Amino acid sequence: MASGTIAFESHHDHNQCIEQAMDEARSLCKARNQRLTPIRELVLKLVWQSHKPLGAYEILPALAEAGFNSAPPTVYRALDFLQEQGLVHRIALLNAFIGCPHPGKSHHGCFLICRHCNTAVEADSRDAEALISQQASKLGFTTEQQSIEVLGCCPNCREHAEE
Amino acid sequence: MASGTIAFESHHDHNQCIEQAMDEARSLCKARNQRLTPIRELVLKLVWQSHKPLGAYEILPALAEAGFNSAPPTVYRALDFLQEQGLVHRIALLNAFIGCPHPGKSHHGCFLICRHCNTAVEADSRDAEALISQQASKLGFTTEQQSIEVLGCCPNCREHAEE
DNA sequence: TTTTGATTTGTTATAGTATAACGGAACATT
DNA sequence: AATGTTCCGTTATACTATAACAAATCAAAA
Ligand SMILES: [Zn+2]
Ligand SMILES: [Zn+2]
Ligand SMILES: [Zn+2]
Ligand SMILES: [Zn+2]
Repeated sequence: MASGTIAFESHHDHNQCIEQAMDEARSLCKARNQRLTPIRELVLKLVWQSHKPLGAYEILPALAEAGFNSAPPTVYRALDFLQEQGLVHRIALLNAFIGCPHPGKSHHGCFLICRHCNTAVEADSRDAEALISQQASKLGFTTEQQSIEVLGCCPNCREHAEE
Repeated sequence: MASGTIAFESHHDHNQCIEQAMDEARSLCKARNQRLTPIRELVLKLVWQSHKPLGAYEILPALAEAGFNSAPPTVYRALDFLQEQGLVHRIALLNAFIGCPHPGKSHHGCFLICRHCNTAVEADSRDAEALISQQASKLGFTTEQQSIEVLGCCPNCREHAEE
Protein backbone atom coordinates (compact mmCIF):
# COMPACT_ATOMS: atom_id res chain seq x y z
CA MET A 1 0.00 0.00 0.00
CA ALA A 2 1.51 3.25 -1.17
CA SER A 3 0.04 5.63 1.36
CA GLY A 4 3.17 5.37 3.42
CA THR A 5 5.78 4.75 0.79
CA ILE A 6 4.83 7.69 -1.38
CA ALA A 7 7.32 9.71 0.63
CA PHE A 8 10.10 7.93 -1.21
CA GLU A 9 8.73 9.18 -4.53
CA SER A 10 10.58 12.41 -4.76
CA HIS A 11 8.18 14.28 -7.04
CA HIS A 12 4.85 13.32 -5.62
CA ASP A 13 2.14 15.89 -5.07
CA HIS A 14 2.84 16.72 -1.50
CA ASN A 15 0.02 19.23 -1.23
CA GLN A 16 -2.27 16.31 -1.60
CA CYS A 17 -0.49 14.53 1.26
CA ILE A 18 -1.14 17.53 3.44
CA GLU A 19 -4.75 18.00 2.43
CA GLN A 20 -5.56 14.37 2.88
CA ALA A 21 -3.92 14.30 6.29
CA MET A 22 -5.81 17.38 7.41
CA ASP A 23 -9.10 16.07 6.10
CA GLU A 24 -8.65 12.77 7.84
CA ALA A 25 -7.68 14.52 11.04
CA ARG A 26 -10.75 16.72 10.97
CA SER A 27 -13.15 13.90 10.34
CA LEU A 28 -11.49 11.62 12.86
CA CYS A 29 -11.65 14.22 15.61
CA LYS A 30 -15.24 15.01 14.75
CA ALA A 31 -16.17 11.34 14.90
CA ARG A 32 -14.46 11.00 18.25
CA ASN A 33 -15.87 14.21 19.59
CA GLN A 34 -12.41 15.61 20.12
CA ARG A 35 -11.50 19.22 19.52
CA LEU A 36 -9.02 19.89 16.76
CA THR A 37 -8.39 23.45 17.88
CA PRO A 38 -6.59 26.03 15.71
CA ILE A 39 -3.30 25.42 17.49
CA ARG A 40 -3.56 21.67 17.14
CA GLU A 41 -4.52 21.97 13.51
CA LEU A 42 -1.63 24.29 12.78
CA VAL A 43 0.86 22.04 14.54
CA LEU A 44 -0.38 19.09 12.55
CA LYS A 45 -0.07 21.03 9.32
CA LEU A 46 3.46 22.08 10.22
CA VAL A 47 4.44 18.52 10.98
CA TRP A 48 3.10 17.58 7.58
CA GLN A 49 5.11 20.22 5.72
CA SER A 50 7.46 17.45 4.74
CA HIS A 51 8.12 13.79 5.28
CA LYS A 52 11.07 14.63 7.50
CA PRO A 53 10.53 14.28 11.24
CA LEU A 54 10.26 17.68 12.88
CA GLY A 55 11.60 18.68 16.29
CA ALA A 56 9.23 20.36 18.73
CA TYR A 57 11.40 23.44 18.87
CA GLU A 58 11.32 23.79 15.10
CA ILE A 59 7.58 24.23 15.37
CA LEU A 60 7.67 27.08 17.86
CA PRO A 61 8.71 29.93 15.52
CA ALA A 62 5.93 29.08 13.09
CA LEU A 63 3.43 29.19 15.93
CA ALA A 64 4.74 32.60 16.88
CA GLU A 65 4.43 33.84 13.30
CA ALA A 66 0.83 32.73 13.24
CA GLY A 67 0.22 34.93 16.24
CA PHE A 68 -0.07 32.24 18.84
CA ASN A 69 1.77 31.98 22.05
CA SER A 70 4.95 30.15 21.41
CA ALA A 71 6.34 28.62 24.54
CA PRO A 72 7.32 24.97 24.70
CA PRO A 73 4.24 23.79 26.62
CA THR A 74 2.03 25.02 23.82
CA VAL A 75 3.61 22.84 21.19
CA TYR A 76 4.09 19.85 23.48
CA ARG A 77 0.44 19.94 24.47
CA ALA A 78 -0.61 19.97 20.86
CA LEU A 79 1.80 17.15 20.04
CA ASP A 80 0.53 15.13 23.01
CA PHE A 81 -3.01 15.50 21.77
CA LEU A 82 -2.08 14.57 18.22
CA GLN A 83 -0.20 11.53 19.45
CA GLU A 84 -3.13 10.42 21.58
CA GLN A 85 -5.33 10.67 18.53
CA GLY A 86 -2.80 8.71 16.50
CA LEU A 87 -2.29 11.60 14.11
CA VAL A 88 1.42 11.95 14.70
CA HIS A 89 4.14 9.66 15.96
CA ARG A 90 7.27 10.40 17.90
CA ILE A 91 10.55 9.03 16.62
CA ALA A 92 12.64 8.27 19.67
CA LEU A 93 15.96 8.07 17.86
CA LEU A 94 15.51 11.63 16.59
CA ASN A 95 13.45 13.27 19.32
CA ALA A 96 11.18 14.35 16.51
CA PHE A 97 7.63 14.01 15.28
CA ILE A 98 6.07 12.91 12.02
CA GLY A 99 2.56 12.73 10.68
CA CYS A 100 0.85 9.38 10.51
CA PRO A 101 -0.21 8.59 6.94
CA HIS A 102 -3.09 6.35 7.94
CA PRO A 103 -4.53 7.36 11.27
CA GLY A 104 -7.65 5.77 12.61
CA LYS A 105 -6.80 2.32 11.39
CA SER A 106 -5.11 0.53 14.23
CA HIS A 107 -1.78 -0.24 12.71
CA HIS A 108 1.63 -1.53 13.50
CA GLY A 109 4.24 0.57 11.82
CA CYS A 110 7.97 0.84 11.81
CA PHE A 111 9.90 3.85 10.61
CA LEU A 112 12.46 3.73 7.83
CA ILE A 113 14.64 6.77 8.31
CA CYS A 114 17.09 7.90 5.65
CA ARG A 115 20.38 9.04 7.13
CA HIS A 116 21.08 11.28 4.17
CA CYS A 117 17.89 13.17 3.37
CA ASN A 118 16.18 12.54 6.70
CA THR A 119 12.97 11.35 5.08
CA ALA A 120 11.07 8.89 7.23
CA VAL A 121 8.49 6.44 6.01
CA GLU A 122 6.09 4.47 8.11
CA ALA A 123 6.06 0.93 6.83
CA ASP A 124 3.90 -1.94 7.91
CA SER A 125 5.55 -4.12 10.51
CA ARG A 126 2.69 -6.35 11.53
CA ASP A 127 4.60 -9.55 10.84
CA ALA A 128 7.77 -8.47 12.56
CA GLU A 129 5.86 -7.26 15.59
CA ALA A 130 3.98 -10.51 15.81
CA LEU A 131 7.26 -12.37 15.67
CA ILE A 132 8.77 -10.25 18.41
CA SER A 133 5.72 -10.52 20.66
CA GLN A 134 5.81 -14.25 20.21
CA GLN A 135 9.50 -14.51 21.09
CA ALA A 136 8.94 -12.23 24.06
CA SER A 137 6.08 -14.31 25.37
CA LYS A 138 8.41 -17.31 25.43
CA LEU A 139 10.35 -15.36 28.06
CA GLY A 140 7.17 -14.62 29.99
CA PHE A 141 7.09 -11.05 28.77
CA THR A 142 3.79 -9.48 27.74
CA THR A 143 4.14 -6.95 24.95
CA GLU A 144 2.15 -3.77 25.20
CA GLN A 145 3.83 -1.42 22.76
CA GLN A 146 6.63 -1.67 20.24
CA SER A 147 8.98 0.87 18.79
CA ILE A 148 10.82 -0.19 15.66
CA GLU A 149 13.05 2.39 14.05
CA VAL A 150 15.36 1.66 11.17
CA LEU A 151 18.22 3.82 9.96
CA GLY A 152 19.53 3.44 6.45
CA CYS A 153 19.48 4.85 2.95
CA CYS A 154 16.36 5.60 0.94
CA PRO A 155 16.03 4.83 -2.80
CA ASN A 156 16.49 8.45 -3.86
CA CYS A 157 19.67 8.95 -1.94
CA ARG A 158 21.03 5.61 -3.07
CA GLU A 159 20.48 6.64 -6.65
CA HIS A 160 21.93 10.12 -6.35
CA ALA A 161 24.97 9.10 -4.35
CA GLU A 162 26.29 5.85 -5.72
CA GLU A 163 29.35 4.85 -3.79
CA MET B 1 20.48 -18.69 25.58
CA ALA B 2 19.87 -17.56 29.09
CA SER B 3 22.59 -14.94 29.16
CA GLY B 4 20.06 -12.24 28.42
CA THR B 5 16.96 -13.61 30.04
CA ILE B 6 18.51 -14.21 33.43
CA ALA B 7 17.49 -10.67 34.32
CA PHE B 8 13.91 -11.88 34.56
CA GLU B 9 14.93 -14.39 37.21
CA SER B 10 14.46 -12.28 40.26
CA HIS B 11 16.84 -14.10 42.58
CA HIS B 12 19.76 -14.76 40.33
CA ASP B 13 23.31 -14.17 41.50
CA HIS B 14 23.76 -10.70 40.19
CA ASN B 15 27.30 -10.38 41.44
CA GLN B 16 28.14 -12.99 38.90
CA CYS B 17 26.46 -10.93 36.18
CA ILE B 18 28.69 -8.03 37.13
CA GLU B 19 31.88 -10.02 37.37
CA GLN B 20 31.31 -11.74 34.09
CA ALA B 21 30.54 -8.47 32.35
CA MET B 22 33.65 -6.84 33.75
CA ASP B 23 35.82 -9.81 32.83
CA GLU B 24 34.52 -9.89 29.30
CA ALA B 25 34.99 -6.14 28.99
CA ARG B 26 38.59 -6.35 30.15
CA SER B 27 39.52 -9.16 27.82
CA LEU B 28 37.68 -7.63 24.87
CA CYS B 29 39.42 -4.30 25.27
CA LYS B 30 42.75 -6.00 25.69
CA ALA B 31 42.20 -8.04 22.55
CA ARG B 32 41.25 -4.91 20.64
CA ASN B 33 44.04 -2.88 22.10
CA GLN B 34 41.59 -0.41 23.58
CA ARG B 35 42.06 1.24 26.92
CA LEU B 36 39.51 0.39 29.57
CA THR B 37 40.55 3.24 31.82
CA PRO B 38 39.47 3.51 35.46
CA ILE B 39 36.66 5.90 34.61
CA ARG B 40 35.36 3.70 31.83
CA GLU B 41 35.59 0.64 34.00
CA LEU B 42 33.74 2.33 36.82
CA VAL B 43 31.00 3.59 34.53
CA LEU B 44 30.55 0.12 33.13
CA LYS B 45 30.34 -1.33 36.62
CA LEU B 46 27.76 1.27 37.60
CA VAL B 47 25.67 0.53 34.56
CA TRP B 48 25.78 -3.11 35.56
CA GLN B 49 24.60 -2.49 39.12
CA SER B 50 21.20 -3.67 37.99
CA HIS B 51 19.30 -4.75 34.93
CA LYS B 52 17.46 -1.45 34.86
CA PRO B 53 18.62 1.08 32.29
CA LEU B 54 20.53 3.90 33.94
CA GLY B 55 20.46 7.56 33.00
CA ALA B 56 23.75 9.35 32.41
CA TYR B 57 23.01 11.80 35.19
CA GLU B 58 22.41 8.99 37.65
CA ILE B 59 26.01 7.94 37.11
CA LEU B 60 27.56 11.31 37.88
CA PRO B 61 27.23 11.28 41.70
CA ALA B 62 28.87 7.88 41.90
CA LEU B 63 31.77 9.16 39.83
CA ALA B 64 32.12 12.07 42.19
CA GLU B 65 32.13 9.76 45.21
CA ALA B 66 34.92 7.76 43.64
CA GLY B 67 36.98 10.91 43.48
CA PHE B 68 36.71 11.52 39.77
CA ASN B 69 35.66 14.63 38.06
CA SER B 70 31.96 14.52 37.66
CA ALA B 71 30.79 16.76 34.89
CA PRO B 72 28.50 15.50 32.15
CA PRO B 73 31.21 15.19 29.47
CA THR B 74 33.07 12.73 31.64
CA VAL B 75 30.25 10.25 31.79
CA TYR B 76 29.14 10.77 28.21
CA ARG B 77 32.65 10.15 26.95
CA ALA B 78 32.85 6.94 28.90
CA LEU B 79 29.43 5.88 27.65
CA ASP B 80 30.42 6.70 24.07
CA PHE B 81 33.48 4.53 24.38
CA LEU B 82 31.53 1.68 25.92
CA GLN B 83 28.93 1.91 23.18
CA GLU B 84 31.57 1.88 20.47
CA GLN B 85 33.01 -1.25 22.02
CA GLY B 86 29.55 -2.78 22.17
CA LEU B 87 29.70 -3.04 25.96
CA VAL B 88 26.62 -0.96 26.63
CA HIS B 89 23.56 -0.01 24.63
CA ARG B 90 21.46 3.11 24.69
CA ILE B 91 17.72 2.75 25.02
CA ALA B 92 16.20 5.57 23.02
CA LEU B 93 12.76 5.37 24.61
CA LEU B 94 14.26 5.94 28.04
CA ASN B 95 17.34 8.05 27.33
CA ALA B 96 19.19 5.49 29.38
CA PHE B 97 21.97 2.96 29.13
CA ILE B 98 22.25 -0.73 29.87
CA GLY B 99 25.04 -3.26 29.85
CA CYS B 100 25.23 -5.69 26.97
CA PRO B 101 25.13 -9.27 28.24
CA HIS B 102 27.06 -10.71 25.32
CA PRO B 103 29.45 -8.19 23.87
CA GLY B 104 31.92 -9.14 21.21
CA LYS B 105 29.57 -11.44 19.40
CA SER B 106 27.96 -9.45 16.66
CA HIS B 107 24.34 -9.66 17.62
CA HIS B 108 20.96 -8.30 16.80
CA GLY B 109 19.08 -7.57 19.96
CA CYS B 110 15.83 -5.98 20.91
CA PHE B 111 14.99 -4.70 24.36
CA LEU B 112 12.08 -5.94 26.41
CA ILE B 113 11.39 -3.22 28.95
CA CYS B 114 9.06 -3.78 31.89
CA ARG B 115 6.85 -0.78 32.55
CA HIS B 116 6.48 -1.72 36.20
CA CYS B 117 9.89 -2.69 37.51
CA ASN B 118 11.89 -1.07 34.72
CA THR B 119 13.96 -4.18 34.11
CA ALA B 120 15.18 -4.44 30.53
CA VAL B 121 16.29 -7.61 28.82
CA GLU B 122 18.13 -7.87 25.56
CA ALA B 123 16.51 -10.60 23.52
CA ASP B 124 17.58 -11.99 20.20
CA SER B 125 15.82 -10.34 17.29
CA ARG B 126 17.75 -11.74 14.38
CA ASP B 127 14.66 -13.10 12.65
CA ALA B 128 12.56 -10.00 13.13
CA GLU B 129 15.36 -7.77 11.91
CA ALA B 130 15.84 -9.91 8.85
CA LEU B 131 12.14 -9.69 8.14
CA ILE B 132 12.15 -5.92 8.49
CA SER B 133 15.22 -5.47 6.33
CA GLN B 134 13.61 -7.61 3.70
CA GLN B 135 10.36 -5.63 3.74
CA ALA B 136 12.35 -2.40 3.66
CA SER B 137 14.35 -3.50 0.66
CA LYS B 138 11.10 -4.01 -1.23
CA LEU B 139 10.64 -0.27 -0.87
CA GLY B 140 14.16 0.37 -2.09
CA PHE B 141 15.39 1.14 1.41
CA THR B 142 18.75 -0.18 2.55
CA THR B 143 18.88 -0.97 6.23
CA GLU B 144 21.97 0.00 8.17
CA GLN B 145 20.88 -0.09 11.78
CA GLN B 146 17.78 -1.11 13.67
CA SER B 147 16.36 -0.12 17.01
CA ILE B 148 13.66 -2.38 18.39
CA GLU B 149 12.33 -1.50 21.83
CA VAL B 150 9.36 -3.20 23.42
CA LEU B 151 7.38 -1.96 26.38
CA GLY B 152 5.32 -4.38 28.41
CA CYS B 153 5.17 -6.43 31.56
CA CYS B 154 7.84 -8.85 32.72
CA PRO B 155 7.03 -12.27 34.24
CA ASN B 156 7.80 -11.16 37.81
CA CYS B 157 5.53 -8.17 37.70
CA ARG B 158 2.79 -10.13 36.02
CA GLU B 159 2.94 -12.66 38.83
CA HIS B 160 3.03 -10.14 41.66
CA ALA B 161 0.33 -7.90 40.27
CA GLU B 162 -2.42 -10.02 38.83
CA GLU B 163 -5.15 -7.81 37.51
C1' DT C 1 65.61 8.24 28.49
C1' DT C 2 63.98 11.96 26.51
C1' DT C 3 61.11 13.55 23.02
C1' DT C 4 57.10 13.56 20.59
C1' DG C 5 52.46 12.89 19.12
C1' DA C 6 48.10 10.94 20.29
C1' DT C 7 44.67 9.91 23.54
C1' DT C 8 42.26 10.88 27.64
C1' DT C 9 40.53 13.85 31.19
C1' DG C 10 39.26 18.41 33.58
C1' DT C 11 36.64 22.44 33.17
C1' DT C 12 33.41 25.86 31.78
C1' DA C 13 29.83 27.01 29.12
C1' DT C 14 25.95 26.22 26.38
C1' DA C 15 22.65 23.76 23.37
C1' DG C 16 18.65 20.94 23.00
C1' DT C 17 14.50 18.49 24.82
C1' DA C 18 10.62 18.27 27.95
C1' DT C 19 7.58 19.12 32.00
C1' DA C 20 5.61 21.39 36.49
C1' DA C 21 2.55 24.58 38.23
C1' DC C 22 -0.91 27.95 38.29
C1' DG C 23 -4.02 31.43 36.74
C1' DG C 24 -7.05 32.95 33.15
C1' DA C 25 -9.76 32.30 28.88
C1' DA C 26 -12.80 29.77 26.02
C1' DC C 27 -16.07 26.24 25.51
C1' DA C 28 -20.21 23.16 26.29
C1' DT C 29 -23.85 22.23 29.04
C1' DT C 30 -27.38 23.15 32.30
C1' DA D 1 -26.73 33.46 33.05
C1' DA D 2 -24.34 29.92 35.96
C1' DT D 3 -21.33 26.08 36.13
C1' DG D 4 -17.90 22.74 35.38
C1' DT D 5 -14.54 21.32 32.05
C1' DT D 6 -11.14 21.77 28.75
C1' DC D 7 -7.72 24.45 26.73
C1' DC D 8 -4.25 28.07 26.63
C1' DG D 9 -0.75 31.73 28.39
C1' DT D 10 3.03 32.29 31.23
C1' DT D 11 6.98 31.55 34.08
C1' DA D 12 10.09 28.69 35.77
C1' DT D 13 12.72 24.69 35.90
C1' DA D 14 14.21 19.86 35.08
C1' DC D 15 16.47 16.73 32.23
C1' DT D 16 19.61 15.28 28.38
C1' DA D 17 23.63 16.07 25.62
C1' DT D 18 27.54 18.48 23.33
C1' DA D 19 31.13 22.34 22.11
C1' DA D 20 35.49 24.01 22.97
C1' DC D 21 39.87 24.31 24.87
C1' DA D 22 43.47 23.53 28.30
C1' DA D 23 45.95 20.20 31.14
C1' DA D 24 47.40 15.65 32.07
C1' DT D 25 48.48 11.06 30.87
C1' DC D 26 50.02 7.53 27.93
C1' DA D 27 52.76 4.91 24.22
C1' DA D 28 55.87 4.60 20.97
C1' DA D 29 59.88 6.53 18.58
C1' DA D 30 64.27 8.63 18.67
ZN1 LIG E 1 4.04 13.87 0.65
ZN1 LIG F 1 17.19 9.79 1.48
ZN1 LIG G 1 22.01 -9.87 36.92
ZN1 LIG H 1 8.79 -6.04 35.81
